[in-house]
Formats: sequence, C-alpha cells, structure tokens
Amino acid sequence: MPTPTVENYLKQILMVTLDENCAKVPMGKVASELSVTPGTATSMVKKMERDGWLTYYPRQGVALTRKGRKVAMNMLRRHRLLETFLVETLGFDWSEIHVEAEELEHAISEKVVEKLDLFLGRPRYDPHGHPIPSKGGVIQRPSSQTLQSCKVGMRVKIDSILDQESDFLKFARDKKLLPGKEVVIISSEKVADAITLRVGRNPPFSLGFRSAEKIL
Amino acid sequence: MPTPTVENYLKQILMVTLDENCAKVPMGKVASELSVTPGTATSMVKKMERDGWLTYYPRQGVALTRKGRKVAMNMLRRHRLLETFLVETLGFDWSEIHVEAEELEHAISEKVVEKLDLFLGRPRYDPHGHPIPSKGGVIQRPSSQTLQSCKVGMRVKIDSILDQESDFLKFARDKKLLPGKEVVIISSEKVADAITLRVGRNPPFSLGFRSAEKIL
DNA sequence: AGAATAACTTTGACGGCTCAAAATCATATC
DNA sequence: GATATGATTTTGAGCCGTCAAAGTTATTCT
Repeated sequence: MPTPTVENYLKQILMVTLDENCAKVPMGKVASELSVTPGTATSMVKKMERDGWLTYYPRQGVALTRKGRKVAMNMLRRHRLLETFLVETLGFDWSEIHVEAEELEHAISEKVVEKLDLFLGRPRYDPHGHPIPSKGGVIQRPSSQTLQSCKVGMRVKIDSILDQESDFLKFARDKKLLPGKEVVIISSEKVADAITLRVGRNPPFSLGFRSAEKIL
Repeated sequence: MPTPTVENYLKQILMVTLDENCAKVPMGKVASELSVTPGTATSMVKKMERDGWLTYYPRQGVALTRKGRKVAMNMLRRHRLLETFLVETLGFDWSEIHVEAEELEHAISEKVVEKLDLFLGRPRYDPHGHPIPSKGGVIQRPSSQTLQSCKVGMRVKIDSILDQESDFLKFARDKKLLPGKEVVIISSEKVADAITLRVGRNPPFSLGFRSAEKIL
C-alpha cells in the first residue's frame, strides 16, 4: 500500500532510530535525511500518521508503528540484498551501488526479492558489512563496533568477521584474527588508512580501514 | 529527463507503431494501451508534444519524434533485457515476468543495464523471442537484417525503412530505395563508415552507416 | 442528405509530493 | 525573567497524472 515516497520516509526513519538508538526521530532529522524542506517533512509525516505508519509527537519527533517498522525493515532488506547483487553478481564497485539500489528497491516485487535472495545464497551481510534483515524483519543487532572505530590501546574481543572472501578469511586465520579472540589496538592512523594491532603474543600487524570495517 | 509515466507512453506507442507498422497511433489506442481514459491520454500527449517527445496530429494520432523514439527503444531494451534476466538468472517462468520487468525498467540505471547486458552475454532475443534493441536503439527486425550488416556482393530485398524523416524518405524515393526493391551491395567500408549500393540499373550511390541501419 | 454512432477533446476536479515564506514554539543565554 | 536563536508548523501555491462527464467532430448507415 505505501507509495515509494512513504517507503523512503519509513526506511530512512528506521535507519536513524537504528544507529542513533533513540525512540523518537526529530523532524529536522527526517527532513535532512530525505533532502526535503522541514515543512514538507511535517506534512508528509502527518499523512503517514493518518495512515498508521508512525506516531507523531508534535515538536518532538516520530516513531514507527509496528506496521511501519515492518515495511521499513523490508525496505532495508531489499536495499541490502540489491547492493549485494550489484557487487557480487554484476561486478559493481562499492561506491556506486547505493544510489542504484535506492531506485530499484521500490520497483522490485516480493517475488523477485525472494528469488534474488535464493540466487545470492541467502547472504547475511551486504557488501558494506551491514546485516541484511530476514524476510520476517529480524535484523542481527550489531551489538558491537567495527575495529576501525576502536580507539588506540583498547583491548577488544572479536565478535565476527563480515567478509566472505576466502582470501581474506585465510589471511585472518593466519593472523589468529578469529571470533572470540582478544586483540589490542596499537595504532590507528586515519591519514594512513591503517590500523595496527596484536593478537595475544603474536607479532603485531596492520590492516587497512576497509578490512577493519569488517571486523566487529 | 522523461518521467516514468512518459517513458511508459513512449514505449507503448513505439510498440504499437512497430507491430502495427503504421505511422500514426490513434489516441484510442494510446488510451487503451496504457489503461487510462481517453481524456487523460489527450492531455498527456499534449504535454509530451510540448516537451518534444512526439508530434500530435489532432483527431488522427501521434508519432514519435527522433528523440522520443530513442527513449522508447531504450525502454524496450531494458524491458527485454530484464525479462531475460528474470527467466535466465532468477528462474522465473515466462508468464510472470512481464509485470515485473514493467516496474523495474524505470528504476534501472544505464550503468546497470550495461552490466546486466554483459552478465547475460549480450543476448539478442528475450525469452519471448522478441529481439532486444541494441544500446544504440537498433532493433533486429525478425527475418530481416539491417543494410549495414549485409556483406559485399549480396543481393537483398528491401523490407522496410525505419526512418520517418521526410528528408530521408524523399532521398530514398529518389534513389528508388523502396520496400520491395532489390539492391546489390557494391562495397561496405567500415573505416569510411559508408556503404555503396545499386538499385536495379540505376547509378550506384552511397549511404552512411547511420542511414544504412534504418534499412531492413 | 440526415441521423445515429463512434472517436476524440475539453473542462473542472482531486490526491500526492513538493517548495518558499510566514508564524509559532522551545530553549539557551544573559 | 526577557530575549534571541533555532527548530518546527502553517499557509498558500504549483506540477504531475489521473478521472468523470460534457462537448465536439468524423464516420457510417440508412
């Protein structure tokens, strides 16, 4: 039932609640996130409340209803599945896929989503390492941060490695960089785009940021 | 620049001209083809004329302009490429794909179309057996080929001339280059981008490849 | 020709989504 | 507490694509 525009509002609102971890998303955020004037956001949000997608607390923000959240999750699923497809199957580069997926996610039917999911081997993470919600709308809570975002000196436990590339996984195994292990961050240079770390007593080694993003 | 709706009108109009082989598509046909009321079709068509997509002959029908035809061909290409993908890659049944492709064709970017074409191995026919227009907008007419693709020395019969431009048609008439006539290919120089041919006993003359593409 | 019918166009209206600009409210500051 | 600043809401407007219904023109059939 939702129009593509509503789907976009829903998805964007969900993404903010998700990574801001707050209950109400303020209108300003909604507007900027959707690149729309504040007035537009307000009127749109009112219509969406009228249609039961969210509840609107004037001058405070919005929160998705159960119904809205379900659709939003589904959009996220589509988006991430499509991104995976674009990279994995069509050979797109990381950087270009977001916009493409943004368009396609509204046009793709549930049936196609399913077939795509199957074709891709029911992936759990998209090329950025973000978890793909299941059909039912359940999402793996990151509950952890990427290695890239850790501060120097921190001692952290590896939760999971998002990359599927066998080369990378092999490398990680060599370095004992495995789920459950504890590592110490020795340095993290933004300019050099590299992180140096040590696992237990093994010799230290470095990782590019791109790789570091995949470690939780 | 065209909106999805305009793209639909364009594609549908092209399809009618193509398989009805008539120059002007009557408004009734436009309306029914797009499942809108006649009034809607009229007003839409007027806007489209204003924007240069087609020319509108009141109470007679519409004909695509060069610009409109180009976009329409591109839509056809997308549609058929997508249908091929849905069947070939995702394992859909050929009966269900039309509606799906109809939605996706508006959302898919040129870049994705290209990658998809490559991924599918640049297919020439879709699952229904319809020819897939090339990137340039050329469509293989069933049972005929473009003049451009003929070998030197071949003697071929003109099936039809795709261009609507009166200048070109006048030129063709002068040269007796008409449907039904037989022509002999005298030379075909890829580097010079020209084909020389003779119609019957008339003096030979040359055609650029661009023009030659329009002769089946 | 005259009338009936079919094809097409006009008119007036609406819902979706958007903007700019003015009005209002909430908060931080002095 | 009064005020300035920033966030939000309201108002008035416009474009797109659509419909229903009334009006016009062409065509066909006696």
